[in-house]
Amino acid sequence: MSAPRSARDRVRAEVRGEILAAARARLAQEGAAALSLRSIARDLDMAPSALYRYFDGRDAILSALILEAYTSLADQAEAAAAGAAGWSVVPGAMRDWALAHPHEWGLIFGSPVPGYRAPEETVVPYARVAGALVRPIAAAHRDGRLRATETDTDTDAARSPALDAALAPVHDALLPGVPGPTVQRALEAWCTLVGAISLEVFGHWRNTVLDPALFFDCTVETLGAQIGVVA
Amino acid sequence: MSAPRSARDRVRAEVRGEILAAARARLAQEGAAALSLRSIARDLDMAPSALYRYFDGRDAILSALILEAYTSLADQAEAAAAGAAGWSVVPGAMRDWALAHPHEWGLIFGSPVPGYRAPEETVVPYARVAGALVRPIAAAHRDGRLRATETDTDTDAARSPALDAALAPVHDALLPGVPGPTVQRALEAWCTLVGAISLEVFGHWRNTVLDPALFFDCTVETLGAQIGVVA
DNA sequence: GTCTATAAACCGATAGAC
DNA sequence: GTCTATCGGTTTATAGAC
Repeated sequence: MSAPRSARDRVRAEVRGEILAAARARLAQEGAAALSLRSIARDLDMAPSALYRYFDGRDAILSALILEAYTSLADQAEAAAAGAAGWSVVPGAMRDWALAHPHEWGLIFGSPVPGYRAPEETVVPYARVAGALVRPIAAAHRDGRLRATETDTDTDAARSPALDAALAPVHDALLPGVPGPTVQRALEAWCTLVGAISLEVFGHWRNTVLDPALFFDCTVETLGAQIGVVA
Repeated sequence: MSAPRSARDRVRAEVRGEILAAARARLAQEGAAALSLRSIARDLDMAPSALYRYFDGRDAILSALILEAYTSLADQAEAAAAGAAGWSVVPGAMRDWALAHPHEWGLIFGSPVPGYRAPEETVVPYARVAGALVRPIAAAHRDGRLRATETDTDTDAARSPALDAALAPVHDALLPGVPGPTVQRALEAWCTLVGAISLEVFGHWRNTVLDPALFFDCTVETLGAQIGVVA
């Protein structure tokens, strides 16, 4: 956020970046659980105790890594949304990011590290990803291009006020003014995207889905049709 | 599978079971990464070295635990499918199992443990879960109750032979004779279910979906409508 | 089959010299 | 700010007595 003022601050930020880079490399090889302060220090040819000048300890490094992962994904999602229009842009960017950073994806959407609480600041970048994803939906609704789908009318009758209440936070924060069924479709799409990407990244498609990229693209297209946002 | 013959084999199997039970309890409290052979031995009031008579080492215990998790999920899914008809039965059983065994769910669908290969025998119980899930779809198709949906006809035109080829393993093994779009819908539903359950179990619904159970039920209902299998 | 004892690592965190 | 040295803890795995 704030630019480093003094030269000392600048070199300090640089060292911090190098520590995080080493930690990121370790993460890719050994996973989050095995990430140790000592191994990072070894990679940097530093004494383990020296790292304490830059981070409060091992957990602080992991927290920074997690926050960095969230921010990186959010950046990629927003850049994709800003660069091109269309419903499928952000899902594709999410998958690309996950395939390029599988361990970071695991940090966000995989099993939580036990006894460890994710930093609260992840809420903001998490919302940025969701915001970029639903932007085409909101735009379509604003332009009157949002099409009511068969599923919507099917489930409309059965819709309970309780469900509306349960999804109120998402409705208000992400898609204000948009019909309730559309919000539900969008949240279901979020589940589908996270599930599809996780299943692929975590290696569950072996001998099952022979062309994951094609399947993903078709799935995204299906989701768009079910939401009613035209391509 | 084969019943233990001698009394020695029987007590041996019993001790193995106790070791796995202790490991399961540890897993539930500390997660997979922190599961250590020594902690298991401590819980059983045994010397750590004694466990080597029953398992080759820590990784072997983890492997057994993973296989056990797959089998447990498959048992629950099949029991649910056998006990009641309807599309929503198996998804609900999967979610119930995941909420009751969050760490085991993470073992199956979470970030894979790096440097560790899941046992090959997990393929069978994994297929059992999928088989139980799609059973109502196959039954509906057999009885002519499978309804063509709007999404199917929408995407039918754009369907490529490449996609059919990519999904051929699933098509042949799980839903032979069923239309291609239905197979695609089923696989998309698998992604949605895994995604929805993972997001809930891994704690991503905080301040987002206020009633996860209700949202899940509605999502399952939506998926059934989109597949065209009547409730 | 179970134990004690031990080898050979690893870890986080801190104290204090420079 | 970086180092050495160290404390106190953890782990897997093995050797050998009983």
